[in-house]
Amino acid sequence: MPENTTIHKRTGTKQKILKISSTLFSEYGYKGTSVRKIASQVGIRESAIYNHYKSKEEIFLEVAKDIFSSPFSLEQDEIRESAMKGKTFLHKFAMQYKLLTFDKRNEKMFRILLIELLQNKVLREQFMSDFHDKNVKILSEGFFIMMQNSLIRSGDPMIISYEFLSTLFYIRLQVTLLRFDSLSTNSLSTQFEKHVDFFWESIKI
Amino acid sequence: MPENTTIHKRTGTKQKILKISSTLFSEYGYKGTSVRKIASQVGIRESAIYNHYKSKEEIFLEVAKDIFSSPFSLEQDEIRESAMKGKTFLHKFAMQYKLLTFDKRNEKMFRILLIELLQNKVLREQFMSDFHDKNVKILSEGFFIMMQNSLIRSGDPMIISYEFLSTLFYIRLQVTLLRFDSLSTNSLSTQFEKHVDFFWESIKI
DNA sequence: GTCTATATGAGGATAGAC
DNA sequence: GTCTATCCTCATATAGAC
Repeated sequence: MPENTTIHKRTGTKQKILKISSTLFSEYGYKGTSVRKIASQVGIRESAIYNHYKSKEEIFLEVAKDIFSSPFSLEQDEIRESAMKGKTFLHKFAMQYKLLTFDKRNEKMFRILLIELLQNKVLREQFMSDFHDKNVKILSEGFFIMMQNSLIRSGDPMIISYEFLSTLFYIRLQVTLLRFDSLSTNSLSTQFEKHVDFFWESIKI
Repeated sequence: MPENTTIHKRTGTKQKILKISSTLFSEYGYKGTSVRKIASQVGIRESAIYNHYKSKEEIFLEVAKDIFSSPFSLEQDEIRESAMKGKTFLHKFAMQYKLLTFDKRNEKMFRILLIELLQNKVLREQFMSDFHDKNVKILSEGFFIMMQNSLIRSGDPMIISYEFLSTLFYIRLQVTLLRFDSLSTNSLSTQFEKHVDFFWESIKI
């Protein structure tokens, strides 16, 4: 496929623009990132940028697409299966969350989300649906199964999910802030695990 | 005190600048708020602003001073006293938190905090110390007393505090986002109370 | 303390040669 | 696809008259 190869070479700059832009956006935000700065880091002139994207906003939208694309999901089967084991389910979920928190690419996207959350309505909506609702839904299914099997005390699965998720988010926020300043996250390194332990003791029968 | 009165009249514009600036900052962030916009809403020319503040940054710093000034604290005595009653302590704390969440002035400041959190190192540090450490400390004292009185199961008071606080923060975040878009917060209106209920069931003996 | 006028610069974007 | 040159707008900030 020589054609494919050619295409890849042709889009090399485009990819580079995207990569560098995402880093700058995650550091300085949308307004704090100028097309000039992007171009200079890519190694081309500002005007050349416009051969690939028609505006700065188009670049941002392209970058923003990736914010919620993290392949974070327990498969349906996996939920049912591990929910039977109770704590294992919580542990798996939290460890996935921890992985995302420390993963460089996801960290970058999470920063952009935080920086632009109040400046961008679409991001807020996606935050609510993808970060919150989606996870509450997954967790609820797990907790529901656990209740049916008398592994945990009864209650509203949605409330329990909310409680479990909120702490995960808070840990992630704190880790992200510390890492933003290149500070040690030692004090939080086992916080995810501690959360699972505490939470399981809270709900198990 | 005619002198005092005079001073107040003289600082009328200055106060107006501060108030309008804080609203604009809480809506559009630091970069998104121009001195032009501030001046126009105050009803004077840009240049006149500089009679009161030497730069836009100075205005922001003045505004930012108020972010962490919320008179949020249970008095030492109150902690000891209500901690003896267990759940009452949690309830009081959560209701104070809820009050701040829905208070217009504190909401404005919380927005600024969110918008500028990743752009301003001082804010990050204050967030960690004032929003997190300070509250964890207050809560820990309460939980410690409860443990001593065998009201709750034993464990690390810091961990329990972390768990309790993180959910409060998350609710506040969600409420703030919804209100930013003038959306209903009905679904979250009793979330603070539900949190207290759930949490107390989780730790009580 | 506020105004007009102006300096100075940053940033987004386009035209046209190569 | 990239370059040089250029335009336009918006933003911070200052000088000096009233």
